[in-house]
Amino acid sequence: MRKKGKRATMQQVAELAGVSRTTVSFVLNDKADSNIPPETRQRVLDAARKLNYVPDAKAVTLVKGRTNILGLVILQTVNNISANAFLGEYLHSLVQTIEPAGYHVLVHPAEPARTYGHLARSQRVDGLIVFGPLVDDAELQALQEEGAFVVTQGTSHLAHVPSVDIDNVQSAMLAVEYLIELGHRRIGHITNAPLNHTSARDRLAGYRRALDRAGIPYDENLVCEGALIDESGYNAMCGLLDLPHPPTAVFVGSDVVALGALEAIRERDLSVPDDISIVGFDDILLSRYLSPALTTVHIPINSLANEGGKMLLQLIQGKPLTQDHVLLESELIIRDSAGPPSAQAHKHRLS
Amino acid sequence: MRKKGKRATMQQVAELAGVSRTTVSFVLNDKADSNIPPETRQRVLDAARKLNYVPDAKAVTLVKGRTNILGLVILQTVNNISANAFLGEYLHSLVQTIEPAGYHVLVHPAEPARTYGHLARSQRVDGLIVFGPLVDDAELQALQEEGAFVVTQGTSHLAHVPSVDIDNVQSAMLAVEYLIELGHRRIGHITNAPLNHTSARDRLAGYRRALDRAGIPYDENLVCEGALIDESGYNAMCGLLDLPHPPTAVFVGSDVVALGALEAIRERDLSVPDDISIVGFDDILLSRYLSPALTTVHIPINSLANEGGKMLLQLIQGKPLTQDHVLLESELIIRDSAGPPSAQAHKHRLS
DNA sequence: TTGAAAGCGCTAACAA
DNA sequence: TTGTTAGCGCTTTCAA
Repeated sequence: MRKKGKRATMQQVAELAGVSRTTVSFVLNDKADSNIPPETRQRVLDAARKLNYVPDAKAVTLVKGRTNILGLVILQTVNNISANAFLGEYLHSLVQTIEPAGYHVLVHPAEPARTYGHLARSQRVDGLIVFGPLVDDAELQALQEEGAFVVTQGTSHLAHVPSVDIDNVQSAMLAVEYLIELGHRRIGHITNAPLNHTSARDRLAGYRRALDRAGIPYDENLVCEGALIDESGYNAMCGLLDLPHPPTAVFVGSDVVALGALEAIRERDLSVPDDISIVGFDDILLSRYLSPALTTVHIPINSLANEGGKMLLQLIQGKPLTQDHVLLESELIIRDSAGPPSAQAHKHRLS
Repeated sequence: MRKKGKRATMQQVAELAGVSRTTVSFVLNDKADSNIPPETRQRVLDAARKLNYVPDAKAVTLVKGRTNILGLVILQTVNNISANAFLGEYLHSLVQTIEPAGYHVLVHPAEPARTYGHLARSQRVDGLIVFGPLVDDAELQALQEEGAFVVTQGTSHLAHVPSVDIDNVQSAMLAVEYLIELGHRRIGHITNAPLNHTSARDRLAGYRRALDRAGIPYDENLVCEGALIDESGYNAMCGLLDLPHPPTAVFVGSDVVALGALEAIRERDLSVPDDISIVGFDDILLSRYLSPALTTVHIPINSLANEGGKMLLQLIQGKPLTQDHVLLESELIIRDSAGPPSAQAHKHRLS
């Protein structure tokens, strides 16, 4: 019983309707300028229905020179692929945006530094969204030069590749300025990822700028590299807590990484925010369920997806881009993980 | 500068190498039985390299009658799309499995009850994995009958559609039997989803069977429907706590839903597990970071993806399936959210 | 208003 | 060993 049903071809529809393939094509695609009499039109429609005819996308694709598929390249390592809490939401919004234009999404998780260009080079997709690119990604550069349509989701530091991102510098400043306002002056930072990720660099830059503005000297001992997963936050925080003068507050560049950091704090029977304040980044679903609930920077993931999809579609359709580098605003969500520095920490700081 | 680079065609490679297209095709595809002399072979390879030739997937697809793309249909509503914490991991494993066979994944998030069959009907993909199907999904049935290759991820109750899933009944029993062992007899259940989801039905069945075996009568007042998102768990738990005799333990069919349930408990200043024990399901990343850390059932998401991909590939390649319905084992992860019933609750129970 | 015919870029019999 | 040829299923120009 499980045998592949025979598919009707356009030819068969034409024969059944007693017309040529051209006519069938015109009717089915609602060609505007072809004045096909309603009677013929109906005959074609009936024939198509009777045969359960559905055009073969493979053929349409070849003749039109377009696959109507976008490639979504997700640069992540095996270790942190599960850490991306936003993927579902992102995909949903992206599809929402491009479906009306007849587009589909092909997802390609790739290790950073692996090549992913074959998707575009083999014309399997019409364009690429590269999610979370690294600084100076050579593949990105190459694709761009070959004339492939590429948009990066996240800031690429390659001037010529269009990108959509939140303003990471500004967003990090939001977080750090909040801690400064609370009275902290010894503020640590755990990056969300290694510094070859643009997001990590930019958030670090924002951290530094906020300190600068407040006249707080930058202390490199207070900055540790996270690596996208919770464990890296744990290790980084341990390092920070082992310092002779640990920070009274830490801005962690990712909620998932912050999870590990919080674990390290708990293990030492320190309390958040009484002993140490934490501000995260991302606002993953779980942040509000932690105790204390995590103060963090919210990312407008839906808008990111919408913008990215829209830009790539414009590129593909040959329309000019309104803006080459879109930066969306993020928002500080104040919950319970940050407070004023404690008396004890104060003493430390002044000693 | 941003102009589409001219792509070399096979014809051009043939001309440059001074051979026919056939020869080029044979060389590039490593046709075994064609005895092409190394010298010619090399000339073709050189020509291809010089022209940066990459075969056009659109053409290969048409002539071979295969797209080499699998469709992954994700049945979720707008409200819970973000709740799927496993998507990244699942995708990664799936791609891992099918990439060696030259396959790609096209992701299609769809509202339940929406049709998603056009992907298969238009031959845009060679086969479909349907993630989280409902009981008696008509579209699934139809596709199956039309001869499309479909595998469901999650148990479909349509006998003829091959499926991969964890053993939900067994897994739920694991959770509930654990609570019974701890001494609970008044055990509530919040389903992970509405009961038209097979996973919800099966977990409920497992809950009932565990009670049965322990000789505990089933009390429908202790069972509430969750709806995939945290909020639904909050509401359900409120209902349970408002009962004249609230349960001393609740098995929640999903960790995300459990998050809401825990929130409801916290709001009433009740403590977990002292006042009420909770066991979740899924073992999302965050479960271990809750306080108390959530006892839950772990799902082997990687194996699910691997199996699903493997089965669909076999179907497409016309190989017989070793097994039509694969059920993988899950594991109870004991953490801190469940303990023996408290004295007070005990009193309640005996009153 | 409709049809014939030429491809899209590739594969794979079949010939030579 | 290599080339000729006929498609894959559709779109679309051009002619009728």
